[in-house]
Amino acid sequence: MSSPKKILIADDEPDILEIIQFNLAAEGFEVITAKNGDEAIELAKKHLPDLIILDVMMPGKTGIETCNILRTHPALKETLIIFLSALSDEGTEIRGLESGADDYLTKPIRPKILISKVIALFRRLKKENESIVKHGDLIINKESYLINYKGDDIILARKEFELLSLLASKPGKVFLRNEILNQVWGTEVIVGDRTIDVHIRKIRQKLNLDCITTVKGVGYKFEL
Amino acid sequence: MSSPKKILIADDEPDILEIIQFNLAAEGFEVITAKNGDEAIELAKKHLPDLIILDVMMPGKTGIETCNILRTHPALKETLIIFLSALSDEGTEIRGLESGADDYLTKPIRPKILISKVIALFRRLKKENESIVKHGDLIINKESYLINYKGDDIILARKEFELLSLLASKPGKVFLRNEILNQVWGTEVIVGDRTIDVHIRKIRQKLNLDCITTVKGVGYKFEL
DNA sequence: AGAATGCCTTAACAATTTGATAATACAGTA
DNA sequence: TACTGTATTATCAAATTGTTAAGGCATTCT
Repeated sequence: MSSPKKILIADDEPDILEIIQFNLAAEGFEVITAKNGDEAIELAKKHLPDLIILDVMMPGKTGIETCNILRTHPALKETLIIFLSALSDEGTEIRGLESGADDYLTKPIRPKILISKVIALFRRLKKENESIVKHGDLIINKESYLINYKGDDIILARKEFELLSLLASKPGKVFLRNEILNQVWGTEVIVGDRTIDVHIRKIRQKLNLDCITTVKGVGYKFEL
Repeated sequence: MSSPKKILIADDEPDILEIIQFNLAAEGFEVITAKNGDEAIELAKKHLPDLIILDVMMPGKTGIETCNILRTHPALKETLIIFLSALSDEGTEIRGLESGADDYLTKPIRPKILISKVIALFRRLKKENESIVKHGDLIINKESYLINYKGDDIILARKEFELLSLLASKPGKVFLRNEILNQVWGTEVIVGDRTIDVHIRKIRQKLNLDCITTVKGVGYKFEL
């Protein structure tokens, strides 16, 4: 489906760690585990996970302290964080959320609920690194350089494919011509004015589908 | 976003409705209430809230059914949704999250937890959608170069869009003609006196909405 | 190697949209 | 009324994009 999302879990109880790891891995996530806050911080810096699940009660640093430290790192400022806690203590839960977490779950862990919540959180995030993008009947596979529309494979040339991939990576967003040139052609290469148009035309022709909209004087955008 | 966040609550129990309304209003949110799913759908289309809180168990449409209908409306596709339920039924909770909700809370409602979660959701959303400006029923999306009024997309030409964006960036502020020229046309270009008027007229015509006020001898301002 | 194929770019021209202006009508005010 | 500033409309020039064809280049095939 997509390049697997990385999830870091920190909990001092090996059992819980294993249960969560097993369930998330079964859903296709890439899971990294840490036994305490310090290890979590170290691993987070190293792997830059998409989501961090922190137990609140851990020896050494608590989950909330760990969270605060993680948030000081530029690359981890936006990372999703979920707290786990045995306590159903309202004050702790509120402090957890206030410290910049995105959710708070109380033990006992119900794996299916956890997974649903994880998926709900990811749904809100950008899908930039996805190697397969689907929009309605259109499937773009960046790994095999294939487009499939309603079951039929469509072959695009490299530049055409890269151009479509770029536009489809953020449906609705208008890409300026400069933006497109930098992303697809690079900053070094200089090509003529009509080059983009011609490629756009070929894509529209091959797909035979009205999914690229011209915004005159601005650029192009992808939308179904 | 500038204006206070709008939250729509749907629950058939007046007590719960009142408790939630009171607590959210105390935090500065603008709260709208509905007694059932149908009313929620109607009010949602009318007010385009930023967050919708749905009770799962309601007479008539359930919260999940309501959610699914809401999601079919273009302007409500991305709206945050939280479910409330007395049931601590795992299956229902999972189905709720799968139907596109962002969180699921079980009753009894703990107001402070609810508020924390609401704030956490808005905090996460803000990082993504900074290019979208809302004023009442009017949504200006700088990323897709689209104006949306009461669910309908309106296409403005570049200059028209930039002009409206500028005025709407500070509702109530009167922009002098010079100010507008510098911001939209730049200091290099020199255009005639009537140019701004003509563009203003086109915007008014396309939006068919009285949101730009002429301040004679001074300039223009945006207000609903 | 030589031929064939397909990709990328460019040039030239057509089609379209946008932006600016001028001319005129209108509104408010002293 | 005369004056000042804005609204409206039509028109034309300019800017932008669409389309097509052709040539260079690289890759693949025989």
